[in-house]
This record gives sequence, structure tokens and C-alpha cells, in this order.
Amino acid sequence: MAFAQVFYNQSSVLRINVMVVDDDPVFLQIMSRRLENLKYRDPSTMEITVIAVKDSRQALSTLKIERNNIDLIVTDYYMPDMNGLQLKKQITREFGNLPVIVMSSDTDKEHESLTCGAMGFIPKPIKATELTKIYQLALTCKRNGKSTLWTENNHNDTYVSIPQQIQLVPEQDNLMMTKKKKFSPIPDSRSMNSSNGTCVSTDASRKNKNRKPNGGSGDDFESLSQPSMKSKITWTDDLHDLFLQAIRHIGLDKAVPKKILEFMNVSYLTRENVASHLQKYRQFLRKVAERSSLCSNMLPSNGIDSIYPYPHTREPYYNNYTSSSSSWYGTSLNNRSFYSKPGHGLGQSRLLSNTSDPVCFSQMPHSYMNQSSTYDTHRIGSNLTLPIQSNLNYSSQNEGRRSFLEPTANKTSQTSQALGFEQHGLSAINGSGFNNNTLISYGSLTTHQPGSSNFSYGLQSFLNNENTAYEPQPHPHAQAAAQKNIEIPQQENLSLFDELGNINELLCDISNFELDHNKQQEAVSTNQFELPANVSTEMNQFFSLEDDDWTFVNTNQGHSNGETTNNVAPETNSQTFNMSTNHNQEQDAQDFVDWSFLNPEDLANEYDFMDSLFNGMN
DNA sequence: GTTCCTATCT
DNA sequence: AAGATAGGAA
Repeated sequence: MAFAQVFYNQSSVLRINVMVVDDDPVFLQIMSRRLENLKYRDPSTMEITVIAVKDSRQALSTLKIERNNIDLIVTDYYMPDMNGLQLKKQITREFGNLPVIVMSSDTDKEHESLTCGAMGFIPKPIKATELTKIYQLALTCKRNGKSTLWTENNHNDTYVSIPQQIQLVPEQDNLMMTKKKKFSPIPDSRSMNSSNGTCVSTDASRKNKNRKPNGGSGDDFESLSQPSMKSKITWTDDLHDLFLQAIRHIGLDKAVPKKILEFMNVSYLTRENVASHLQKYRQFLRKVAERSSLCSNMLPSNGIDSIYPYPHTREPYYNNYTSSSSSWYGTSLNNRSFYSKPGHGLGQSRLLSNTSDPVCFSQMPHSYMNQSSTYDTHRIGSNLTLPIQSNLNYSSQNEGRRSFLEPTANKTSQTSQALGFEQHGLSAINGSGFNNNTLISYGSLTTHQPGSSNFSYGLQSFLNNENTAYEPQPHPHAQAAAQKNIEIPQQENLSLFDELGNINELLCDISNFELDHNKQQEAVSTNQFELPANVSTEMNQFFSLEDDDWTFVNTNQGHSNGETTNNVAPETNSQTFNMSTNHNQEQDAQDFVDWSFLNPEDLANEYDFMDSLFNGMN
């Protein structure tokens, strides 16, 4: 049984896992111990486990394996190589929206931390009350299965999940109370006029056929409050990356606005924002599909290659698409697509494949990082400061504007989410590293349709809006209780071919690999597909590297043998913590909680190894 | 009643 | 071009 399953399966104990990152070993140990000692009250129902790592690299390495099991990250600000905020950003890029609290003796960093999306800031030295807050925050995150924020209104051990909030630009702060009156989860813009922040009745909204111009022309209430505070959201690179991660996580064919929004967990995003973006995204995909269909008819269709629009072509993408296109993304493809870059794969959606390519294109504006207006700090009865903000920074309009197809600047590993990483569930360590949600999503097996598009049916169905039934992942909290019944039936069907589906989605350049077409056909009928071992290996490596995602490789290298480590139940009453950064751990560190499977030092070594591989490819 | 999707608007 | 909104439909 996969580790993650067992991890949650042990009992109904709500396990809270906090990763503490600090280069000061003394502080790290003290902090970790004190945090662990916070498992107070009722240890039979809750338990806190601290994963202590000494630097950002180890933190990232650990997350690559244990992303799903870590509920909260508390990091020092000043650390070698990468400071806490840089770590936070990297975490967001690689793993999505995980709650991060920054701590530092330099209180000047509070503002920066919160601006940059940290969930909270704790000044050092840390008081006991802060520790409690951390614990509560972790607990809340765990229960919520998502980032949490506290506000002045709800700091009494209550919480509001971020998606329920609408990000307000600072000028809108005085609307906060008004908007908060209604806490319907993920408000529909039919109820919430997002252009002015005013709640209107659903019926009125829907029946209002006279659209109000942006900024609201004299609509009584909102104009009184804040005229023209239309906050048209801008899909910045980070935001878009998160969007892509969500889609890849959920599965292309199952990605609906609500689920995407949940995954993204960005405070100021509404479902409508996502829906709108999704619509554009689908339009783009459709276009690409059409293009590829046209081109595929002119190219031999063979195995894997057949799923790839222009597998052998190394010409710039725009060579295939002339300026005759008048569509917005056609223009993008021609003029500024990332894939216009010669030598890169063709027909690849930047939407689908955030690349690890180091080439920098237009610089993503970072000015928003310094916008003091992007958040509103709140003291919550302690020194722990929490922003009314999610993990992404609000980017004012016209900043960071970019096409779907524009590259992400300076992204080196932005989409390296583990295959199968799940925000709420278990899958990272299920032995395969696959995303269970997407396992059966994309077969890429429909290439035998004569004369038709070679796109996978996953994509086709997605484009056709053939959403398959989506089964929401229960939150870990729920899982803790219901885990016993959780099966991963797809796991037995796990095959590289499932990955191919994803890869197809990712549209990586896989021209160097070929599949036995007959084998592929067979797989179509049996839904059981095995690649030749050598091919599989190659593919694994290739995909892992190409997609900047080598977790898959790592997790299959015996590092985390779930069977052997899973049954080591964290001792509820243990007062220990695992100083996992040290091999010469103190005795109490390994008494009960066996984190050895993710020995950060080993991970760091692998990281080095893979990093060198990865860099070597560039 | 909510969410999805598409068309349409800005 | 990019995002918001309306309204039918599931």
C-alpha cells in the first residue's frame, strides 16, 4: 500500500505535518520540538509532526516527495542560497499553493513576506503564543485542505478559506466588511458583481440584460463606496502557471472552473474568472487541435509520434502558421509564442507545458512584488501577521499581461509538480507517482481513427466538453476518517501510457521515442498497457526531465518504499521530533516517527544529481 | 440553487 | 486581446 494511504490510514487521528526550514540547527531543533510538543489537548484525535530541514533545497526535495503530506511550511527568512520568500515562491511554482509562514528576527521582512504571498509572518524570537498560532493554522489548513487566512473578524479559532475571499485592492478595503457579510463559498458572480464588489440578488443579476459598463456607472451602492474600482483580474504568469497546474492535476477532461479554482486557491479569483480563462484556454486548445489535425494528415502517423503534431519538425512553430491567422492566439503563435523558439517542440501549448527552458523572454514584471497595496496585514492577537491575501500577488492590470502563449519569464522549474501530486489527497507516494485523477483521462489511443485528428481523446473530450464524472478528493481530514475505503483502482492500470496521455497533453517533444504501434493498439482494447522496459525507462527519464519533473523518477528509486515505511505509525504521544537533517540524529528523533524515507540529505543528493542532469539538458 | 458552457460584450 | 457578463441548460 502506498505510503500516503497508510499515512492517512493509520487511524482517525488528524495528522498535521509541519515543515520547518531554518539553517540554524539550534533554532530548528528547538522550534521543531516546541511545535511537536504542541500536540496538546486530545492526542487521540490530532497529532502534529514536524519535519525539520535545514535549508531551502532540502525543503524542496522533501516536498517533491511529501508534498501532499505537508500541511504547513514555516521557514526562516534568511537562509543561504535561497531565502524564505524565494523558497516560498519556488514552492508555489513547483507544488502549488502551500501555506508558508515566514519567520525572521528582521521585522522589516514582514511586509515583504506578506506582499509576496506568505500566509503569515512571525518575528523571532518566537513566543509560545506564536507556536500555538502556527499549530492552529496548520490544523486549519489541514481541515480545510487549503490555505487559510485569518482576519480580524474571525481570529477566534475560526477560519475562512481563501477562496471565499475576494481579493481587494487596497482601495477596496473599506468594502471588506460589506463583502464579508455573505460567506457563501465561492460566490458566483451572478450573486457577486465582481466589477464593483456589490452583492446583488441572483435573479436581478441574471435578469439584468443591460450590462453595466465596467466600473459601474452610478450603480447606487458600489459607486458610493468605490467608484471605478473594477478589479479586472490579470492572468499573470504565476497565476496562469497555477491554472495549468490545476488542469494537469485535475485532469484535462475533468477540469471545470470550480475545481480549478479550488486547486488554485487564490483569494481574489472567482469561479467566473477561472471560467473565463478556461474558455479562452479551450479556444486555444481547439485551435491547436485543428492545426495539428491539419498537419497530422500530412505526416506519418506512427505510435507516439502520432500524438504529437510535428514530431520531427524542428522549425519554429510559426513556420507552420502564417500570419493569415487572425485569431489572438494565432497571432501569439506567430509573434510571441514561446514555441516560436526554434528548436523547441512544436504545437506545444504554453498553456500546457510550462517549460523549464531557461531562455528568458519578456521579463515578468515584479513591481507588484513591492506593492504595499497588495495586501492588508492584520494582527491577530499575536505577532503572527497574516495577510488578507492568498499566495499569489495581485498584479494590477496591465502589469504582467501576457498571452496564453507567452513564456514565463525566469521560470526554471515552475511546473515540476510531482506527477500525481494532489493538494488534498494522497498520490504522490502511491508507488507510481501518478496523478490518480488523470490516469484514465487521456488515452492518446485514438490514433487509429482513420484520417482524423491524432489528438488524444482526453483532449478531444475536453474540447468537446465531455467532462467525465469528477470525484472530488476529500480533504485529508475527511480522508483520515474515510481512508479505509479508499482504493486506487487505477493504480493497477498504471502504465506509462497514462503518462503518455499527460505527456500528450504536455506536448513535449517526444520525437525521439517511438512506440510499437501494434502494442499501442492492443493497449486500446485492453486498457492495460505495458511499454517495453527500456522504452519505459527512457520515457520516464525523458518525461521527468523534460517536464522538469523528476519526482517520478526519484520516487521509483526505492527511496520511499511505502511498504516498508508506511507501517511505522507516528507515535501519538511522542514528544520527539525528527531532526531529519542530521544523520546523527538524536535518539529521540527517531524513536517513533520514521521519516527516514525522506532523508533530506539523500534527497539533496538526488537533487544535485538530477539537477545536474537537468541543467545538462539545457 | 449551483455550476457549467457558450455567446456576447467591453 | 483579454477578460467579464448573461443566460440557457444540466
